[in-house]
Amino acid sequence: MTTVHGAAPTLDDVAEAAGVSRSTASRAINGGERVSPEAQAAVDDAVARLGYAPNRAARSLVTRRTDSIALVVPEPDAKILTDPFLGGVLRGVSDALAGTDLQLVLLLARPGEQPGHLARYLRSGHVDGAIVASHHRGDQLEPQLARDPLPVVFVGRPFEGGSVPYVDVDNTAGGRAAARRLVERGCRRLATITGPLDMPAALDRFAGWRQVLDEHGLPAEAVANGDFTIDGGAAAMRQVLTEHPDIDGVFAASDLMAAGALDVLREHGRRVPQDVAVIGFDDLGMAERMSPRLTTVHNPVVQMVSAATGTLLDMLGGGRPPLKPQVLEPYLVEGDSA
Amino acid sequence: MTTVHGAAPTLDDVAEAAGVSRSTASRAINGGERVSPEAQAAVDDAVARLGYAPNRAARSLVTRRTDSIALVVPEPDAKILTDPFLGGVLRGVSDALAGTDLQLVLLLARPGEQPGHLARYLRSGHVDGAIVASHHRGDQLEPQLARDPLPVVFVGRPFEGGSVPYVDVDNTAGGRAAARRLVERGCRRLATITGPLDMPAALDRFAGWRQVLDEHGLPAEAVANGDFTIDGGAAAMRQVLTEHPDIDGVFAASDLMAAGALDVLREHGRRVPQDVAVIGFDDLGMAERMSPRLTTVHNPVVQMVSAATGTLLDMLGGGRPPLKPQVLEPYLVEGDSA
DNA sequence: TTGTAGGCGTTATCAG
DNA sequence: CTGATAACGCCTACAA
Repeated sequence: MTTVHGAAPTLDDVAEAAGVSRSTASRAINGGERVSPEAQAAVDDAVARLGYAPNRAARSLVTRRTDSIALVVPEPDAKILTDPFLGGVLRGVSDALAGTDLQLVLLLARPGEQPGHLARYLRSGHVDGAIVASHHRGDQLEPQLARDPLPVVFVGRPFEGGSVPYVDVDNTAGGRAAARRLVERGCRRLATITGPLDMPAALDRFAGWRQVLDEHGLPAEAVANGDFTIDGGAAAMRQVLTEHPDIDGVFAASDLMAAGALDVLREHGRRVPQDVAVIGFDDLGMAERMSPRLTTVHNPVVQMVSAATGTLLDMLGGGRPPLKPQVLEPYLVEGDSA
Repeated sequence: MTTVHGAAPTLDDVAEAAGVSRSTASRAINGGERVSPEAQAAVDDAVARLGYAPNRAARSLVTRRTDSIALVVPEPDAKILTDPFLGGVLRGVSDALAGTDLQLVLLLARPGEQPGHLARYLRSGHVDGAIVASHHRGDQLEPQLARDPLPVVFVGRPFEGGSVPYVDVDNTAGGRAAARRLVERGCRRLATITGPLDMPAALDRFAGWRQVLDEHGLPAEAVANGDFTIDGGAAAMRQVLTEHPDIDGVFAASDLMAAGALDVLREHGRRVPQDVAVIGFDDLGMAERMSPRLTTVHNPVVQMVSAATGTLLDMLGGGRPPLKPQVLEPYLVEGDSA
């Protein structure tokens, strides 16, 4: 068997160059158990000389592992790409993957694609496991993934909430904290700008806000739906001002939406926080740069995603999925807006 | 051969279930050439019933294609993850990949990892091609990739500039446009905050700025190096103010750095644009949200990356790499800061 | 410690 | 149009 020049070197080439058999070469390359020092050295040398890299498809075919995991973002809208949330997610996965030699396959939902596409890919054996972030009701990912044994960890409580392991922040507590701060400040006519209501995080933040208002006997009617974007926040703020011109406190369920809200309040000549107090959610780097500096609820995204990835790695290593979800606590970050 | 319950269904299972041979099943699944309607229907049905998805490793082993491409970000620093630039890049790739069924493998450099890691992965046959963004001098990616025939397209002029196809924006022209605007405004004591000087984009923007100053016989000494981050921009601005307290115009080579510069100017009581005019670079969504609204140079990142991905797809389809780099034109975007 | 042999799931070739 | 059969490159008992 002669080495064809130009083609990628194969294990056979390495073995031949090192003067050993294929199996010895293979053992030497994978950890070097039961390999004599001479053989090891010869193989190492041949690998370096030839620039050999194992063919992952072939390896994967027999080991049934791919050494890569998927990060699934089932958000068809392109807006996710400029959301600091995604940055946090990437950061979290990247942190947790440091030290392993797992690779990251980024699975972004594409606008026009049929619903089962992502699930089918995940099942096709190209990844060993998956992290799912930014899950929506209706993306059908959950039932489809439950059907087969691919290890999956969700970031954020899944809708069906069956038995999928997940990591989340206590969004309800976050919503409560935001509302409480506004109440304690003396605000009595509170509004909220929610996130998309097909996402658990948005629902939970809203629920928390509402709880506190109910406790205090305050009306919880000034509600406008946003979509976690600046423009959506601005539109929602306009709607609130139209329907409830006298509000004195706003909880926006994301900092991006809070940014939009601040713009609109400024347009309308409302001073923040004197006329209207504003509080956001996320604290992913923008809050401290707004003017006034945004008071917000810290969402430990990086930590959440790292934890989720850690759990996934455990499962890949043979560990059982955790029985209980891991829930992190949000906390209030002081700013000048509330 | 009996189907083992729990294991992923294989082509054999499908064939058996459909009452045809493996070959026929395979053909039916891949486009259906030379397959009778009945056979096709039987196979389709079996696929659906069994929830069959082809094993990509096995397929890839024989076709020598993986149907996935890599997006390589050889930026070891975690700061890249929150840079809007990355959002633009993802958006560009994602746009260009819509309609294909290629998957995206995100290869982020990790802090501690040895230099050849990325190149080795790319050579291991797990992807059909790669887009390289945010290339640094010294990441050694270029020489390593030149050694083997993996189709690669760079976003941004590579350092060695050998024969790697790339797409870029004319950063020099952008630097010139920024400087010209400041000069035309009447500024005569100009400063610049550069990007990291191990990146071609930063060098080119700086070169353009300098050209215009030279043409006008203005001193080009107020230069501070930043790192494309807000904090880096702030630090650089402080340095400039210390060394050249009388400057009246600043070109920051990225909007993030411009944001930091604006903060520092405000701290120092300098009015923008009255006392000091400021102009940024990128226009990736932050400029319009700063106060004052930042005048900046538009960097068509999404378009660049889409073009690069398109070129890569051509190459994967058998096309020759383009002889000349594609260079897009930047343009000035009006704001209130210059 | 080493090598031989078999098979992972798929596609491609080539007779029927 | 169909179905044996031979790779693809690698890992891993098992036997030496």
